[in-house]
Amino acid sequence: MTLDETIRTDIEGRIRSGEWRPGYRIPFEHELVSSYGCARATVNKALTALVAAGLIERRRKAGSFVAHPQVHSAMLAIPDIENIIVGRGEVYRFATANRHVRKARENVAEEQLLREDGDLLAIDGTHFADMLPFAFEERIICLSTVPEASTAVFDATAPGSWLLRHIPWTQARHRIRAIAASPVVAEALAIPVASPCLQVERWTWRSGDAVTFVRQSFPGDRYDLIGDFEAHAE
Amino acid sequence: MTLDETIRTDIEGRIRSGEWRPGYRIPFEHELVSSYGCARATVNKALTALVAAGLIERRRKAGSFVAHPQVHSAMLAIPDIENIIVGRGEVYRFATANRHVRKARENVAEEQLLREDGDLLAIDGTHFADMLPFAFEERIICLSTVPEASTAVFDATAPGSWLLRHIPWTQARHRIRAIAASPVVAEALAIPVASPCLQVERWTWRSGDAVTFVRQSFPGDRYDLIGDFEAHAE
DNA sequence: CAGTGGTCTAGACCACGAA
DNA sequence: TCGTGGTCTAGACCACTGG
Repeated sequence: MTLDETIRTDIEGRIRSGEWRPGYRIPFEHELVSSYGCARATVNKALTALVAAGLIERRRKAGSFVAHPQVHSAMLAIPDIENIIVGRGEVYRFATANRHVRKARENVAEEQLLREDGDLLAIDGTHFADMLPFAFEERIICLSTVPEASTAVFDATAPGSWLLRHIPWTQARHRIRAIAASPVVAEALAIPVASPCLQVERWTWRSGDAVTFVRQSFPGDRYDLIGDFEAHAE
Repeated sequence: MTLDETIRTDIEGRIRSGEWRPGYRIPFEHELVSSYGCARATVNKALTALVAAGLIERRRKAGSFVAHPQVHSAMLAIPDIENIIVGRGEVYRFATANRHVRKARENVAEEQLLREDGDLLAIDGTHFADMLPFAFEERIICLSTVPEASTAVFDATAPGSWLLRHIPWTQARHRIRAIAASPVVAEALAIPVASPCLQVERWTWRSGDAVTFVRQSFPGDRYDLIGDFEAHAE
């Protein structure tokens, strides 16, 4: 372990153990320099990392203080569905149910968010894990940003995996909520109408240009989002 | 803007614009040093930040390369419910429905995760926003870790807010899924039985000691988790 | 084996802000 | 005012690893 990591984990340990409570003023940089016998840059690197982790706050002239955790900030991994299924050791398949080109519908808020005037490629389909429906997906792709998509064949590879390889996204917005399965979703997932489903919506941009919008519905009992987190102030 | 931030955003801009595609080898440190006329430590700081952001990968001898985005890593803020409601400008209230002390039940996986032999304080209650049920919460608090909780009064302040102030958590695990409202949940939230609900479960520890477990159920149409993200490889 | 990145040092100047 | 953190420099040594 490097020296700055040692300093960082030493201080982190004292904070996480409760020895240094929120509000406590940790030693000044020059004090840590003399106690560790190292350069100030090394101490500074460790403390800067603790700021990024939300564990401390620093004020000129006043010193560095253990932060007051306020908000639970959670790092949620939302991987590609194909990766989830293959990672479980199951057989993955995507089946396209519907595919056509159209314009954005004016009264649909989800599509307005993309602020896109050009043609959209709309694709509905189902992700299967070991022949069992895993998720139903409704997607639109902005052909003005991704013209190659109009000729791509989404057979073995789902549109999401294809897009990820062809034009990696740079900005995205997610919305997660619980819905009652509509007749379309229920039929695709082979579950009763109105069953609870976890719905993940994702808008994706590449340097400001809209790339795609997707709404994925998972049977409520077949998929959980799980995340392990550490304290992160504000 | 500082010099290292300038370098960082310059490079980030070229990556996000697509000028430097995944796999592209960005200039060596010594090349950036001469083009920006600065010290290597400054260039190194900028590039290290880009690694942390998942935008580049670095290999000794080979150089630094634009990363291939693979996983959607999403920073999801899960704030205290009271903060959500007050932040919306609505009136917050917590009503305790049930409160008693007991031991962990052997056949309940959620409680086993806490690995706790001592007494547990079990509290059920409802969060209200402007007199409307906003979330139903079932919580257990480990009295061996938080003995003060046994005498605390959760009237105006919910147990969650109280805990956050008294023993900030350091580790947590979340599970998010969709469920059908059970009769108990449905009655507390004043919604029909079997309505879809977003359920957030959270286990909380403080330096290895179990603090609390809570299961919060939100009416599916009344609460969304929303997050804005940027590309983050692996 | 040569060049890259990873880390560290011993200085320096400056801006901020608490006293 | 003046001590703190924020940033930067011009070196240095070393570990890793690709050619």
